[in-house]
Amino acid sequence: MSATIRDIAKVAGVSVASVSKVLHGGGGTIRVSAEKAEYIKSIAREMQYVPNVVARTLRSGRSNTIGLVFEQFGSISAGPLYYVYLLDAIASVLFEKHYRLTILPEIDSDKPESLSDGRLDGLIWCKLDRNGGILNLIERGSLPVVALNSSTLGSDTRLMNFHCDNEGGIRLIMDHLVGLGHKKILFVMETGEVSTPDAVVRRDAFYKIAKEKGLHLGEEDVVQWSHSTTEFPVWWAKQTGHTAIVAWNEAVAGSILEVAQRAGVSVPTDLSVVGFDSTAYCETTTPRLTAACQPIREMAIAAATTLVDLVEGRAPTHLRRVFPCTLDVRGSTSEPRKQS
Amino acid sequence: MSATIRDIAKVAGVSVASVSKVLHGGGGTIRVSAEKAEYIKSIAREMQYVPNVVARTLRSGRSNTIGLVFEQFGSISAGPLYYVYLLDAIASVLFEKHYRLTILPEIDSDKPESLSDGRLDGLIWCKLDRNGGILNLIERGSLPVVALNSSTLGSDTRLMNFHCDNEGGIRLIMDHLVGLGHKKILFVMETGEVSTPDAVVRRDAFYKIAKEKGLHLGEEDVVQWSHSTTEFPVWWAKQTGHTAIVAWNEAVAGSILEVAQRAGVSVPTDLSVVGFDSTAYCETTTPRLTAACQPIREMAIAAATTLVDLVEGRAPTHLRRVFPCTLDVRGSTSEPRKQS
DNA sequence: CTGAAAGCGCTTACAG
DNA sequence: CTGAAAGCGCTTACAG
Repeated sequence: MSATIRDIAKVAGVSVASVSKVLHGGGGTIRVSAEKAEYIKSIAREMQYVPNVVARTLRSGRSNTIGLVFEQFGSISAGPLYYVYLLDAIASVLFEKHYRLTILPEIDSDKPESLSDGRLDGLIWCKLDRNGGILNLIERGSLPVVALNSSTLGSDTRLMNFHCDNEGGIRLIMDHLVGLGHKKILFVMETGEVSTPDAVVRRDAFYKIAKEKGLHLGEEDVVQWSHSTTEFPVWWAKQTGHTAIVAWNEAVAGSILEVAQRAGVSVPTDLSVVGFDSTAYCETTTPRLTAACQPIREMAIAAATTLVDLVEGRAPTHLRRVFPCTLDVRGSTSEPRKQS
Repeated sequence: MSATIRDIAKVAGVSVASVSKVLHGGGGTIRVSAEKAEYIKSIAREMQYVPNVVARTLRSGRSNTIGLVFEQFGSISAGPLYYVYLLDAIASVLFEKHYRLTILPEIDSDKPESLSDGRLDGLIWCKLDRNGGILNLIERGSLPVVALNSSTLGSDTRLMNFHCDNEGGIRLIMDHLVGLGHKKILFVMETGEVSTPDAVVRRDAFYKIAKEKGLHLGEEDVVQWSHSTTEFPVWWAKQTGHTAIVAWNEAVAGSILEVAQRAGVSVPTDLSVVGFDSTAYCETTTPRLTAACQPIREMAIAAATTLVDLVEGRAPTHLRRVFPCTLDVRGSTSEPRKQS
C-alpha cells in the first residue's frame, strides 16, 4: 500500500540502513554523504513515504504514548471541572513533549499486567485505591506508573504519588467554619464514591480535626448521600441541629446547593455549605461555593512531567509530592443563625 | 524480559503456531487438542505471559485504537460542557467496543498524512474546517475519518459528516426572540473562533433568517468579541438600540452574562441573551441561559459507532447525518423593555 | 491434526 | 564510509 523504507532503498539504490539513518536519525555507525542524503529524502517525498510508527515501536520498545486511567470517567461530564482540568493539564504537558495520550477504560482488575502490552510507555492513574490488589501488580510490573490523587496509598509503596494535602484542606475549612461560630457540622460523602481515596482521607481528617477542636463529632455527623440527594430534605426535616455541611468535593456540594434551594433552605442563612477542589465551577453555583482549593493543574503537570522523566530514564527527585491546599471563601458560608 | 509466545512454545514443546492459536484464537487451519490447549494455557499463566499488542498490530494492520482531534482542545476547560459531553460519549462507545481512544494534539497541517502511521484505525475530527488543505489529504489518505460538527464541509466530500442543523437552531432562536417582540438583535462571535465551521454557518443563518423576517439586520449587527469581553461595556455605552444578543455558543453567552452583570446591565430586563449548545452549563448561569440545544451526545455516539463500522468493514448507510436542534427556553430571555 | 517458515516495517550491532 | 542480516513478537498461509 504505502511505501516502506525498503521500497525507497530499492528505488534509490542504497541500503535500507542508509534510508533509515537519513530519514529517522539514529543508527550509530551509519554515515551518509550529504548529496546522497538529499537524494534519499527526495525519493521519500516523491513516494509519499510515511514511517510506520508501530514497527518502530516494536523494534525500539518505545511507543511515545502515555495512558491515563480515570476511576469513574463517567463523572467527567457531571459539571464540576476537576477531571477536565486534570485532562487538560496532562494533555498539554504530553503534547509539548511529543507524547500521545490514551484514555483507558477502567482497568479490568483481573489483569492489570496486560497494561504492559507494548502500547504504553507509562501510565498516570487517578484516584488509585490501595484495595483491589491492582497496586501490587502495578508495582511488580515493568510499566512506569505515577499515581495522582491517591492519598490512601501511604508511603509504603515505591509508586510515585502526587496528591494534595487533604488534611490541610479540611483543616482550613474547619478553621473557617469554627471561626464563624459553627459547632455542629455534617460531613457528606457520595454513595459510590465512599471508597475513593481522597474521600476517605478527608473524612478521617474531619474526625481528627473536629476532635482537636473539641467539637465532639462522631459517626452520626458523617453521611452518605446519593447524587440525586433525595436524602437532603429528609435529613433537614429531622432537625439535627447542624448549621454547616462539608461536602467531600465540589460536585456533591453543588448538588446540595441545588436541592437545598428546591427544599426552601436558604444558603448560607439557614445552612453553610463548603466544598473541595474549587475549580471555576464554584463561581457558577448559586450562591457561589466556598471551597478548599487544590492546585489541580499544577499537580497534573508535575505528574505528567515526572512520568516522562521516568520513561526517558531521568530519575525523579522525590517519590511523593504533597501539594498544599488553600481556601477560597465565597458566598455559601456565613455565621450560623442564632440558636432558637 | 517478559515471556513471549516463542518462550512458551519452547517450554510446552509445541510450535509457536499452536500457542498463538490457543492463546489468541485466529489461525485458520490450526487445530489443537483440548488437553494440549489446556497445557499451553497453564504454561502461559505460569510464565505470566502478556501478549504484545504492538507486534500483533504490526502484523495484522489493526490497532484497535481511534484518534480524536479537537480543534482548540484548550477550550475544554473553559466551563461549558460541550467538549466534555463529546469526549464522554465517544469514550463510552469506543470502550464498549474494545477500542482505545487517543487524544491527538492539533495536527500539523503540513503532514496530515502521517496520521496513517499505523497507530490508528480511524479518526474522529471535531470542527474540521474546509480550509487548510487538510481536507484533501485526509480524503486521499487511507485512514477512515469521520467529521463531527464540521458543517461548512458541504456535501461535495466523501467524508462522513455528522453535525447539527445549525440553521434550524438559529431559526428557533429567532422565532423565539421575534415572538417576544425583539427587532434589533446582535450576533456575537468570538475572536479566534471566527472561522470555526459552526460559527460561520450560524452567522450566515442569522443573516438569512433576519432577512426572511424583514428585520434589516446587516454587518453592523454582527460583532467579534474577545473572551475577556472588555468590548461589552463599550458597546453597551454606544446605545445601539439592540434589545437581544445571540451568541454563537453557550461559552460566549455565559461570559456575556457575567460581563453584563458587572456592567450593571440586567438580563433579561435590559437585554435578552441566547446561546447555543445547551449543556448542563446553561443551568448554572445567572440567570439560567436560554439556548438552542443540539443533541451532542447522540451525535458523538453516532459518529463513533459509524467509524467503528467503517473500520470493521461494514458500510455506513449515509455519508452525512444532520441532527435537528431544539430550543431550551430559560431565564435569560424576555420581552424587550418598552422603547423609550 | 501439527509444525516450519515467511513476513509485517523498522533499527542497529556487525562485517566489510 | 556503506551494506547485509538479524531480530522486535506476532500471525497465517503453506507443507507435511
